[in-house]
Amino acid sequence: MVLPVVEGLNKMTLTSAAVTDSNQLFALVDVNNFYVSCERVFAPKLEGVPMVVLSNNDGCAVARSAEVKALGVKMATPWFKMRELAKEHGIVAYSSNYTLYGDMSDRVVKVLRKFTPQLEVYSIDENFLRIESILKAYPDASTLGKTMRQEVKDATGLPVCVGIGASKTLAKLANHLAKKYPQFDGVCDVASMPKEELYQWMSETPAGEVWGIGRQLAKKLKILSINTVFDLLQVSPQTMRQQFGVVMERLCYELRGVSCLKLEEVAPAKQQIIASRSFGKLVTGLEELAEAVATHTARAAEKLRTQNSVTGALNIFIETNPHKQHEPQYAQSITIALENPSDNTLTLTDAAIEGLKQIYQSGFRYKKSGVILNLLSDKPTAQQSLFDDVQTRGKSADLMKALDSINSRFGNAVIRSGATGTKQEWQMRSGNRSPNYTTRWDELPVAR
DNA sequence: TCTGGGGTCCTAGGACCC
DNA sequence: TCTGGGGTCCTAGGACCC
Repeated sequence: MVLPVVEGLNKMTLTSAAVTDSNQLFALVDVNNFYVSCERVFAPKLEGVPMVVLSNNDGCAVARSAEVKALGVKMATPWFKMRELAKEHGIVAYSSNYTLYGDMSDRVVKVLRKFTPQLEVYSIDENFLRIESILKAYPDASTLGKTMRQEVKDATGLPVCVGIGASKTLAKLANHLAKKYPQFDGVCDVASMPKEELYQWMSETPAGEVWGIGRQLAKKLKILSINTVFDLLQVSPQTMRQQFGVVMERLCYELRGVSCLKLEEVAPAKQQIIASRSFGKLVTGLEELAEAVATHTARAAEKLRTQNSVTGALNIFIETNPHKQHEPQYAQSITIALENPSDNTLTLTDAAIEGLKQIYQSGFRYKKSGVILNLLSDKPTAQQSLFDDVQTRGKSADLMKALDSINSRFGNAVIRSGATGTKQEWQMRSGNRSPNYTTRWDELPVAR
């Protein structure tokens, strides 16, 4: 099967039409080997020493220094599997210290916010910035990038790379190039790079490196002979939508410099809180599981209260070790709805234990347990009053139009049946009968 | 009573990210 | 013997309702 290529869409037409037509400019600032770099700030003697930071229970490597990456150690490699290699090369292992990393992350954000308030904290070690409005103070975007790099280094001791592009996806790609190829010296701006050069880099970069293309999609793309980013750039987004859905279409537009993903300056309210852990050794008894579930619930409830929210339903899950396929496998979860939304540890724990009893089976050796809280998000008052109007006055065209516009502003809202609010809110109001939950992502910017 | 179409509800599961 | 812990979004398909 071969994908049809859009009529006349080749390197030449792309040059003239697609890649630049946007006045938006994104920078992605990403700390190199974040956890490792944090540890090194406080133990400079570790500089140049091959090292990893380990997950909970010291199970597997969640961060690797450049030296360890060079030895071919992959992300999430279990420590026991690299013992030999570690001995051979003197790899040092640290247990993770998330409090420290969170604090260092905040410091980086603080430095970057001085450049612009248009900043999105994307993850603990990555920040997106909109930079087109602050460019005029610098000779070019790369200089701005270098300045950011230097200031973060001076203020925190952490090394960062900066990727710049006309969309978030391009900024991500640029960041990847900045990290991988030393000649960029930590800053890569694909927006002002000559097209021919960009296409050259793209044709040397596997499609699987693109943000949003994971292992499965990369495999499927390969079947269609789409191997590199440049290959992906040449198929039409519409065709890709038919085959892979709206997410892939968006991604294709993003690669062409048509920005579909906005900067999220304020983090949207969380929809769920998860607290889970693997056991250090396998457990069999209900009492032991109950103890763990109670601990998870307490932790989750604590997180819940720090964000001033309540939960209407909680999900409890337990599972055996999927890595031991020769052992009997069991994985089960259950959702318990609360009569009243709550943030009370005792109430939640009672419900969680109740759920656990329902799913527990003796005779298995359990590896992991956890609790997921479904949250009720903040409700925009505009939505509420419109909802009330629809209830009393019916679904007039005007009201529905207003609802539509509100919904497009608040993203995850619901518009069917005159109901508004998030799925969870609706479930609370109406006892688990929810209207169809629609998002507004169908509306894509049209390529100009 | 029969037939039927469209919309809604709900869950599971897959895919991705760090 | 020893294999992380968070999150999000999207889709499909069947039950159900009018």
